[in-house]
Amino acid sequence: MDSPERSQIVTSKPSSPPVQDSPFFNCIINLSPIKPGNARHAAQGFSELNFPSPVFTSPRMNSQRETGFLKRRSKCLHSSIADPAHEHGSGEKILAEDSHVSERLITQSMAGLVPCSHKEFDNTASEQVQRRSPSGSVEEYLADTMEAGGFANSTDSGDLRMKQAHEVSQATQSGSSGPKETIMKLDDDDETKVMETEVAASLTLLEQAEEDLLALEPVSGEQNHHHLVADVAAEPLSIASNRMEHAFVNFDEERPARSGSQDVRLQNAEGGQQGGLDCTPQLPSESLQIIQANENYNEISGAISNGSVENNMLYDFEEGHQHQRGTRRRCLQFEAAQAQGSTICNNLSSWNTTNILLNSRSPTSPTDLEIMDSLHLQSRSTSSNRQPVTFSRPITSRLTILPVKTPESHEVDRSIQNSVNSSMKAPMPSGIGLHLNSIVNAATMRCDTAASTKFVEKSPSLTEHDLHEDSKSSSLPTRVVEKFSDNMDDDQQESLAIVRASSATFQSSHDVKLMNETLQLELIEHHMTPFDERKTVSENTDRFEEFNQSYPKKKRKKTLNSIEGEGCKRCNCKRSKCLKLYCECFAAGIYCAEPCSCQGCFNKPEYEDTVLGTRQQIESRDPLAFAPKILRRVTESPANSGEDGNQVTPSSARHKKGCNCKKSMCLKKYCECYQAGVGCSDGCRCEGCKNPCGIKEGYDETREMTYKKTDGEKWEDSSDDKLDMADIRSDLLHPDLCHPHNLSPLTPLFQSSNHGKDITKSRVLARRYDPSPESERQVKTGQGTSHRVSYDLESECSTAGRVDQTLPRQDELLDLCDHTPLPNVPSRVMASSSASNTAGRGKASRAQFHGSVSLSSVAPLRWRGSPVTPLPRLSGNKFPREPDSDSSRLYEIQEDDTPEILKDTRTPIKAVKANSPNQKRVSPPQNHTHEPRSSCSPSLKSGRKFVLRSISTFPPLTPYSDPRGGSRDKTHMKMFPVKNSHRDAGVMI
DNA sequence: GAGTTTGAAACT
DNA sequence: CAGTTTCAAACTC
Ligand SMILES: [Zn+2]
Ligand SMILES: [Zn+2]
Ligand SMILES: [Zn+2]
Ligand SMILES: [Zn+2]
Ligand SMILES: [Zn+2]
Ligand SMILES: [Zn+2]
Repeated sequence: MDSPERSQIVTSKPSSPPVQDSPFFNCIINLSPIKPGNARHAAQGFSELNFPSPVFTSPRMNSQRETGFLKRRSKCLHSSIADPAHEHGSGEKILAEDSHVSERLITQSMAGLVPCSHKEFDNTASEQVQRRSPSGSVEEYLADTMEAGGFANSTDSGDLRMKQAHEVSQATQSGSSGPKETIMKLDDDDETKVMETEVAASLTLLEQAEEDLLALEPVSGEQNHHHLVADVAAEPLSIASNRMEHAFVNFDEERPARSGSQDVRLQNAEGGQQGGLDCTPQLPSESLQIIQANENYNEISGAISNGSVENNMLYDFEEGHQHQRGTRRRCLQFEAAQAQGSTICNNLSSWNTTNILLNSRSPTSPTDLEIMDSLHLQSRSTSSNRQPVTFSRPITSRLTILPVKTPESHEVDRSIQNSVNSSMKAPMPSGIGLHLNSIVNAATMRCDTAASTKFVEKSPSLTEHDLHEDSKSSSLPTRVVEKFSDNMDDDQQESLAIVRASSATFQSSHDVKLMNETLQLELIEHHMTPFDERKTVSENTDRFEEFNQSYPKKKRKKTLNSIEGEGCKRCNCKRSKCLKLYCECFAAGIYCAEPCSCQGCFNKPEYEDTVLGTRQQIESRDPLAFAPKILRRVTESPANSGEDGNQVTPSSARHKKGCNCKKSMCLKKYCECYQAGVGCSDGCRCEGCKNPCGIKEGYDETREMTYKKTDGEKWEDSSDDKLDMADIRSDLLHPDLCHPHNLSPLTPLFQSSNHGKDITKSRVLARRYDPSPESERQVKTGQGTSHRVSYDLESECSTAGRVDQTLPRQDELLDLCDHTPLPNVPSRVMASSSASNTAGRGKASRAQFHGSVSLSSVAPLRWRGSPVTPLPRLSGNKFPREPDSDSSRLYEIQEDDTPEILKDTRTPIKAVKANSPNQKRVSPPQNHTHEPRSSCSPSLKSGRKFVLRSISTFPPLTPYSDPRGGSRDKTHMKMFPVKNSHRDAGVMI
């Protein structure tokens, strides 16, 4: 397909002539090879980067790229962007479309971070160039960033960061706004891969590493996401891999950071610069997503890091190779899994940092996975065997640290993380993700899986403005995401990796200078985390299966595909525009992606502003709205200091609001409790409860008693490790019963998705927006670190895993967790945010949260953070915590804040609800219903820029007026209308 | 895949 | 807060 293109690409880079024009070109140049100027960063990075450069091609996209490079599917994206086509073709289309689509470059290796995405890629080359140009050379860009970084540094909080980022971005680039995506295609012969990367960088990072970070920095400002997609041919891949390796090496050895950072910068720069484009790096976070197609196709999207990519690639090769080509693919994960390889996921954090996650699968051990918390940055790389891979690039500092070099590294990471807990560790095959976990053990896997699966998104950043604007006019494609899997055809996969830049902070650790940072980091992480990744259960399962099998790549593919179809899917919203809690994606704090079948969706990066604004509104109404659904009680032993200390009892998990089942007797998934894999608790108002996981009455209490007895109990999110624990326990207790998933072998999801057949997989990506950093921070800060660790794990897990079918929310994550042990990250993120808001007040927030931090990293993009919020949080009044508990117990919130409330099991949900003043329904932007953006991307672009400036991601929440104003309904679509009645009528019984 | 059931979310 | 409507998932066929 692309071959021609490829060539072009190559040429382009090198030869700039033609290229120059295109931004893309520029980017490439920057990236790779380096420009003379900046070389330093670049230099190293480049080498690594190089890979990309070649890879990237320029923009080719224009032309036909269609062919398929990408397969990405991003339906959503497409839709927004171009459209329609989502699936493979679509991907291409996207690219093709000039304007709209953004290209993402992957730096993958580099920084992983990297991020450059251009929103539009159309211009591809030109754009790139432009981007840079604006600023001038990369160097300039960098410089800017640096500055920015400085800003960022200062800020701790996300908001600040955000703002700064924005400023920076603005300043530097004016254009940055949107995320840009670049797609590169390497393609090879047969198959191509695409990788997309999204990176979000957060300012924070900058601070830390400054130097190192600087590079990263993406910052934030706007969040741009950069997605890169590359199709890589086999060769390229290999190359890439090499680079990657080097990179790592470097990192480890010397300056990892730089390399990473440099790369990042480059990317950013590229992205950012362009004025027109949006390249700007976003600061906030960049996430990369990678998707691989897998075998056949390999597509990769990656955002991620190079490393991951490389890893993947490597693995692929080794393994099956199926396609040798590399594979590329998938990023992360999973696929790798197949291979054994490891997958890595990186997330860049948007916000601040980027985190990278890697999942590597190594054949042997899976393990890997670890995810780093953003906090620490650590990413975890796992290494797979083969390679060292890892990536971590992401963040500079982090990288260094993380670098996982080898497998061992994992360990290290862990340690770092720390604490995390063992749970995290679970090596598992990462790829698999939740499913595996679930299947296998939950315990082990969790994290890994999670990571692999998901994708990441970034979040951050777009400002609302952008969103609005964009939405109106067009959509940006930016994000993409989708990519993933698209796969389409074949399969697979999609995995995502997300990296967060998270902050480098940690990494930089040294920087540490400031404790604050840490805190920040945490926050950041949370934010960062945003990316959530999610996989669908099915995917996991599939993978899981696959793994077991060995490489069934082919099978996989098919399955995947099939799965994706179903499995992947996430929401199917028709009228809510995905801006209400009705939408699972939105509720989970992630952006809609390919797997979604939603109509008129605004839950996309392009509409970030809208999304965040809406989220805030909802949050204002109900602070717990985005909190994790499940709370787990954890007991901590005082002695234990941290992490370990907490133990969760199995049953301790409870749904934050409880269910209100009447007819299902809590025996079906209609029951939220059951769906989440938890027994009904006091908060449930169910009638005739027969929840296999635990009946309302006794169940809870009993357990509680127990718990209480224990030293400290906390409620944590399910996401947390604990949850996992809990899950596990539950499993033990009620093995089958409890988890719905379990019930069906595949789990419902699986089943559902395929019903058996294939499963799916898909991972979906989820991007989260993250929530507002602030909240997160708060939360995190409150608590301790130790928890975090676990969270991370969880988060990762959760994210990945969870998915049941769709996205589980955080809560749901639990389910997954249950099965698997993983926690979900995402939720956490969300939670945190929320927590911050509401909870904050409560005591709960304090402690609980730290956990969240970690998780977040993993997560894909979330938007969650609501800008809004500020956290003022809440106070918590509402929730009652138990008096006792406070002191002794901690409740953790799973993701959000909720925790506290939840903690009390008793306290019913009611408490939860907050008050929200506003009651009105939130009106989403409406748009036009469908298509919001679809076509138009261009406008958006321009618009965006604007937006960016004006608003920061987080905006103030405030108001949020809807841009759109509301009418929600606009659409005629009413078709349903009828519905209502029936329910009642019929209903019931 | 269409249609029904269900209970949460949204709204009044 | 209660009651109603709206919504999309879960489930059924
Ligand atoms: Zn939706
Ligand atoms: Zn969706
Ligand atoms: Zn949607
Ligand atoms: Zn129930
Ligand atoms: Zn219940
Ligand atoms: Zn019940």
